[in-house]
Parts: sequence; C-alpha cells; structure tokens
Amino acid sequence: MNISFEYYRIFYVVAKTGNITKAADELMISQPAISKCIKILEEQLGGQLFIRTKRGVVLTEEGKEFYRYIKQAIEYINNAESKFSEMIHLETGTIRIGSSTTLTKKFLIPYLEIFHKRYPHIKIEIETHMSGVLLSRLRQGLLDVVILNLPYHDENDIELIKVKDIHDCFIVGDAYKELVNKKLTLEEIAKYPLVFQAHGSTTRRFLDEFAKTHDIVFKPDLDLAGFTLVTEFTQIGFGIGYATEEYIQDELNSKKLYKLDIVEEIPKREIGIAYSKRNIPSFCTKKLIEIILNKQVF
Amino acid sequence: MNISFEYYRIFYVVAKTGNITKAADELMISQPAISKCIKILEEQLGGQLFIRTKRGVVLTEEGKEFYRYIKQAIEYINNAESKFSEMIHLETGTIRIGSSTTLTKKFLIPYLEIFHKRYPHIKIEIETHMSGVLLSRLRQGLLDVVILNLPYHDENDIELIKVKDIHDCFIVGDAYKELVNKKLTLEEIAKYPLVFQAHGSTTRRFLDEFAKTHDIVFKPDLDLAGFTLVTEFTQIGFGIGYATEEYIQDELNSKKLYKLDIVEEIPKREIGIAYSKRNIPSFCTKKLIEIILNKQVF
DNA sequence: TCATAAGATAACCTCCAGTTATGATAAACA
DNA sequence: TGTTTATCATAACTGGAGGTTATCTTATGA
Repeated sequence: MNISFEYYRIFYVVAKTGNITKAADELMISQPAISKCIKILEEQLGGQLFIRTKRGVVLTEEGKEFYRYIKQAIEYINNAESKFSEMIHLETGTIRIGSSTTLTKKFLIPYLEIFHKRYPHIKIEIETHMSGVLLSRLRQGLLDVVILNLPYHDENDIELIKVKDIHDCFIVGDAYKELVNKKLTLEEIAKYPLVFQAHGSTTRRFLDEFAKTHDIVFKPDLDLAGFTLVTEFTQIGFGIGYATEEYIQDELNSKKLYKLDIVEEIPKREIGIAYSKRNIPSFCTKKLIEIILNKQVF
Repeated sequence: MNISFEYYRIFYVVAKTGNITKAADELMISQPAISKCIKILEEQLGGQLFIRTKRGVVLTEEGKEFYRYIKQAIEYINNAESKFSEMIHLETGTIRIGSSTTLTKKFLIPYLEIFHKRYPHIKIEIETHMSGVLLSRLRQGLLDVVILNLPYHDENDIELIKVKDIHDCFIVGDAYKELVNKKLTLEEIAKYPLVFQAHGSTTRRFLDEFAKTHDIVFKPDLDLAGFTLVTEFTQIGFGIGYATEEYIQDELNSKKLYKLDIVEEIPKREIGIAYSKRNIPSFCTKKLIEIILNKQVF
C-alpha cells in the first residue's frame, strides 16, 4: 500500500470533528478538498470509513477501529515533534562529562556555570576517573565528552581538540624559600625531598618523561594521590613539589607557594576536549564545546 | 506546526536504511527528491536530523530520539491499514446476534452456515433471550442484529426489516385425529385441552390478541416454556397445540402432527431483522443481512 | 415553505513534489 | 598516487496531485 500519510492527518481531523466542513476550517483548506481526499482514501483502503449524513459524517465500525490506530500514530508524531523541539532548544536532555577532579575544579566549573545558566533544563553528569577509563567509556557511548590533559596517545576513533596551554613548574613553601631566586638544574632538584603525584596520573607520567630526556630519575619522598595533596604538603614544607602553574595562581599570589626557576625548559602541556568520532555529539554536547572554545575564562 | 505527514514516511525510510540512495530505491522516488525533502523537514523542525557522510547518513542524537517516536507512529499506521483491510475483507471481526432458540434452530441456522462458509474468520456470537431484552441490548450496542417475530411495537431508533411471512396453526397428534377434517371455530377449540407456549412469548401474545378479537379467552391446560415442548406434548396426545406451520413441516409430513382447519383466519406473522439506527451496522452485519435477504432457504 | 447546514460534483488552476543532469568529494582500490 | 566508486547536494525544469471557486442536492427544523 502506498497512501500518502498526509491523508491520515486529514482523516484524523474529520473523524475527530465528525464534520467535513469544520475539519476544513481547522485544517485551513476548503471543504471540497477534504471531501475528495476522504473519497480517495476510502478508495485506496478499499472500504468505507464514514457514513455521510446531513449533520456531518459518522465513522463506520471499521472506521472506528481505524481511527483508534491513527489517533495513536498521530499522538506519537506530535510527541516526536515536541521532543525534538525540546532537544534542539535544549529544554531537555543530559550531558555526561568525564573529567578529573582537578580539571573539574580548576578548569571546567566556570564553563559549566555558563552552560547551566544558559540551558538550565539540561542535566549535567560528571564522572571522575583516570583519562584512560574515561576515554574507554567515551568510546562505548557512556560519556558525551571527556576533558583531559594532553598529550595523550592518539586514538583514531576519538576526536581531540586542544583548548588551552598549561605550564608545569616546581614549587616550594616557606621552608625552602632560599631556593626561590636561584636557577636550579633538574639534577639539583633531584637531591631535595620531593612531593609528587603518584604514578598513573598524566601529570606524573609527563614529569617522568621530561626527566628521562635529561637522564634524570626522580625518587620522590611522597607519592600523593591527587593534585591538592601535593600543593598542601609542599606548602607545609615537605620538600619540592610539582604542579601546574595555572592551577595554583591563588597560592602563588598569596605567597604560600613559590615557583622555582629551572635551567631546563619544561615543555607546555595542553588541556583537551575529546569526543567520539563514531557517536555523533548531541546538540547540547556541541553547545558545551562551543562555550569552552569561545570564552576563555582564566 | 504543519509538516506534511508524507515527509515522516520518507524520514522513516531514510533513517531505517541510513542511506538516501537506498531509501530512494525503496520508496521508488529519485534521490534528489529525498535529499530535498529531508532538508525541508530539517528546516521546518528547526534542527538537524542527519549527519551526512560519504557513506550515507547517520542520525544525530536528536534525530535518534525523533526516530523512536516516528517508528512507533508508522507501526500504528501500518496496523491501522491492515486491521481495516482485515475487517473489510471479513478476515477478522465478530458478529453478535440476538435470537430465540426457536428462531435460531428453525430459521437462522441455514444462513449462518452460508455466512460461516463464506467468512470463516468471523466469530459468531448468539444470545438467546426474549425479544424485549434483545432489543434493549441492541439499543445499548451490545448486539449487532436481532432476529425476532413481528409484529413488535415499533421503536423509532430501531430499523426493522420484514424477512419472511410465517403462519400459525392449531395442531393435534393421533389422539385427536378425528378433529382433522372438521372446520372448527375458536369457541369449539377452547373447549378442548390446550397446549400453548407460556405468557411472555411473542407467539402466545399474538395468539391471545387474536383470540381476543373474537371474544375468546383461552385457558390452556399446559403453559409450556418453548416451542419444542408444545409440539412434543401435542404429539403424545395432551390436547390441541398451537405452533408455526413453517417450523413443523417435518412433523406434518411424517403424520406425527396434524393441522386443524379453522373458521376464523389466523393472520400471518413475520420474521424480522432488527438493527440499531444509532449504531451503524458493521460491514459483516451488513453481509449477514444481505445473505438472509438474498437467499430464502426454506 | 423557506432557510439552513451539511456533503457531492465539476471545472479549473497552481505550486511543489517529483524529474533529469550534473557537481563535489571522501573512501576504496588498483 | 591516480582512478573508480559511492554518496549526497544543487540547479533548472515539469506535470499532476491537491488545491480553488461555484454550484447542486437534500435532510432538518423554524
């Protein structure tokens, strides 16, 4: 069968109103157009849908049954339209973000504020894990977008956007204040007590790689889980720490931490946004990325 | 919103196949037509449905959600079409008939045989009651058609079709065989033992009415529930019975019962088909009536 | 008996859903 | 690396489906 769906909409209105003239009114087309259309529909279906009376039209028994189904169909179509509209206008939906606690606190929050203000009906879900786990969940379609520190070994099914350069540095608290204005080598630093993030973190991997290119192997006194702990232990004088400059602006400004001057240049790193090439980003994912790329907050 | 429903069918096929060219094939329209149509649909919906790639098209997240609803809608439309077709071709459905046991056995069965042979998938339901009850159920839409003995006080919301004349007569068994060739008056008959159907039956009411016009009141010795009992008790010699000639042809032919000759003429009665004017008869109701009216069986 | 309120029919017209032809480009392949 | 293939987009055109207006028919009811 190959009946134009448009006929069903017309049928629906006629059946609903029980009156071709009124239906014509509602559909804003002329009465004869509808008369003809219903006639054609009946011909194509091979049976009568309506009994014509002088007071309008009445559904036949078969027509009633037909109407029941068509009504359902039309409700679904209406739902489809409104749901789509809601999603497009970001009046409904969820965005699932993967990020580290540090990146969330130090990088993401300002963007999320903007996003939430602009699209208050979108639910925001944040998952905190190591980058590797997050990327695998992204690949499975369990996340929409992942915020991570680059470099990351490129995965060909994941799209990476570089968002912002960040710069690591060695830091000390008041206890080692005497080191502040000296230009130190990595070799010299290695002799002091060291307070680093534990193996497994992107930061630590990056630091070890960097040290290796200068034939240094750091043996930290404290392997700490997380960026916050590093700054705190450094601050109270446990030794030399290693952190991202952009994340400790407050502490540097208030002289709780001091940045050391290093002979070897620590290469810059980047914050990246990752999304799956396979799973097309939803409209609200795109909007979040747009916000992050357009407005550089710090 | 006022998007042509026809677009949704096209959208559905494109989404299903993930390929405009293949969809064009399936829909038997050209590829550019579909490209254009999807574009228009996206414009009217105010958002993107598909990502175009060189290998076809992929639904966006929003498109996927949209598709879920549209798919449902289209399934309903397909169901509507096939259900309607089934009903029209009488491959499904139910006919609910009200009738008395006598009318069913003596009148209806041959027609039901034809009907069932012609439309084996239609379920036949028969309800047995007094005519009054049946008509009220007909009026409530609980029955499609009622077979009954006329005359019946006309109801203006019920359509009555006279189908066949029937003729009542007085009958006796061998015990009263001597009455057979005499011409009797009602007055004379009233003196014999009488075997009638009980009050409440149309037959008895008709008989009493008829007697009344000749100032006779019958006082039967046996008030029996049902036509079959009357013929049987008459046959074994309890007295004079009263029955419809057409229903006792067998017994008359095999000389088990004899018809009496009466001075007063018993008016003919009619078998009628009743259906509600309000509730439009279904296609299969019409077919049954058609069968009854076209082919007179006995 | 006239006015009204439906639907059907007829004749005509217009716009848009379709057409064909062609272009652009990424992916597959030789 | 060039060539072929598969796919969607665009442009210009066209015919007929789906619309129009005008008129007819016929129950209903004031």
